[in-house]
Amino acid sequence: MRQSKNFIPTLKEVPADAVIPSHILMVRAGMVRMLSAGIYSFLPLGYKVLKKIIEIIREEMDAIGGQEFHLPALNPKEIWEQTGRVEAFGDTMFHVKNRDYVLAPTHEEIMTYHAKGALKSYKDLPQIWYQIQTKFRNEPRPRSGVIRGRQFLMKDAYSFDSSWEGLDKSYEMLDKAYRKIFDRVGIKYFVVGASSGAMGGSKSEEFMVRSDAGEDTVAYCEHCGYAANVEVAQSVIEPVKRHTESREIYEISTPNVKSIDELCEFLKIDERETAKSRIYIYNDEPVLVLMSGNDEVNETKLENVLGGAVRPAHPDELKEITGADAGSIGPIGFKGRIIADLRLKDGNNLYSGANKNDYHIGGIDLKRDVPQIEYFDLRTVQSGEKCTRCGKELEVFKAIELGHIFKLGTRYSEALGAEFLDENGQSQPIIMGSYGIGVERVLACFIEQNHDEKGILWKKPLAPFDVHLLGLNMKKEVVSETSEKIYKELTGAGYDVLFDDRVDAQAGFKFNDADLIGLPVQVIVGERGLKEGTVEVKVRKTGDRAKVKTEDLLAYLKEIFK
RNA sequence: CGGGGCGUAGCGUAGUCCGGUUAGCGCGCCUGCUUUGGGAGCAGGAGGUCGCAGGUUCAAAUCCUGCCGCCCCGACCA
Repeated sequence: MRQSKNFIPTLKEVPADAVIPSHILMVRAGMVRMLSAGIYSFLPLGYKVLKKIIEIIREEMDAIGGQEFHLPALNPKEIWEQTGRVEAFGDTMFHVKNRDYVLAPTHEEIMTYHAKGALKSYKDLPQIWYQIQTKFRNEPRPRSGVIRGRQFLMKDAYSFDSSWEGLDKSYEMLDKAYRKIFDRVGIKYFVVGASSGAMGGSKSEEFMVRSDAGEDTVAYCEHCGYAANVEVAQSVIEPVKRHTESREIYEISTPNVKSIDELCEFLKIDERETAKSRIYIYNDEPVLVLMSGNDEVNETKLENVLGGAVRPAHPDELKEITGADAGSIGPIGFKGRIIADLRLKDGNNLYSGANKNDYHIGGIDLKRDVPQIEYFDLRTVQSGEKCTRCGKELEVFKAIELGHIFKLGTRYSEALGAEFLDENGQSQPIIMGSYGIGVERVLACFIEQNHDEKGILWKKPLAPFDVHLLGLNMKKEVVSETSEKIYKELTGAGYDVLFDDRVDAQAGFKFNDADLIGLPVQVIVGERGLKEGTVEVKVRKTGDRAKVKTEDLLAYLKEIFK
């Protein structure tokens, strides 16, 4: 493809509203342009890459017997009401104003609608149906370019089985297909077991990519592959010591001491000798949550323990409930439920707030002084703690969710009446699974992982072209003739070539554009080299350059692409 | 939805606090000449409802009010 005749509007300057590398580079390389917050237009270069991702996904889905559909994005609201998801999605769902339609944020309902009455017998099952199509979600805050948009491409797949064992098989097939897809694309990913969340169902796993732009925080063990969202992650952690002798309780005046750090400093004690109290409100009742030292309460874990939503108590509530402000609250004398992190189990000789401003209490023996206390895992895992599986160090970092697979069960088939007749002539709800990949996220994540200060570093599978052919000074006949010849030669040999044949662009301009666009290999044709019958071949990623005789070029490239 | 920032030509911006000629600069664009191995030089040129609406004033990019849009942090999130 000739660059002189094609629309690849590269930018020298960083667009003001882009922050993360993938977003900046996608805009600068002329791949996308923003139309509105969270809504992006794909330009030819960007769309070319997107199509490559789609093709890889399609091949792997087809390889496991998936059948490609194309469902409408415009859906009758009625179907969504039958599963209760108009309410569940709430403001996240786009509603059409002048007719009772919604814009589909996902397609469980519509796929199930089509399965109903069509998959009538156990003999019709299993099936894997999928599509690659636009989803609409009214995200309150789109961000990070294409990573969180209000309109985005999703590969969504649905499995239909007649038994739970069948679902297990389908799920496993999809799991394998996903691994193949991400491997082929060339992304470094890891898999996290996740709670199924609002979609309903049992088992689910997320395919994640490490990135500072991520919206999930995960704990990951490089050594054994343990990975979990911090909301549920666990680690091996030393419990507080139980001293052989319990001291008596005593009150200490601690003027202006609020934080655990200040308390430790004031009393010259270790953080592990303290118990931090936080008050949460659950069902309008206060619950005192006791943590060791500066350990952080994990609100998701707390909610799982209590069985519903919690919120931290407001400052004025604290005073009313405990008689003290934050920083002076403790379990002694607290009337109400007290739960503590497992790390504190049966701890003694502990220091905590006195429920009286500027006072703390020492010598607390939780076993003796707080007999009604309950223990649960409530901590948030921190980097450097030990993996529960292999004992090596865990790392906590941000990650982007690329794909999610889960076992749905019968939630949608029951709600929509999608049933089949089993071997005994009994009507049963179809057992379903649901599997998604964010297509643009694959693109953005790839760039997040593969770029340098000059631009993108494509690998062959996603590269919009294989080779960037640069004719440096196209006004010189030797250069234009040779590069034209090479262009034909490479194209004839099956390479997809982007040919920078622009006549008026300076050499430096072309080099920088080529580095920005980042095709794997650059073939540089200049007067200088041609004098000795060579062109230069530069590998973008390593920066390695080699002078190659024009007649050896094809053989040389073959070697590089091997 | 809460907090913060921003909105001036296709892009990046100065000017706004403290109102006052024709709104300035760089990139890009057009014409001509020169130049061509790391974002060229000279000369000439085009391009602006200063986000929108209202108000204050002799006078508004600048001050006031409302709205809209965009970015960041948080809340939320299949």
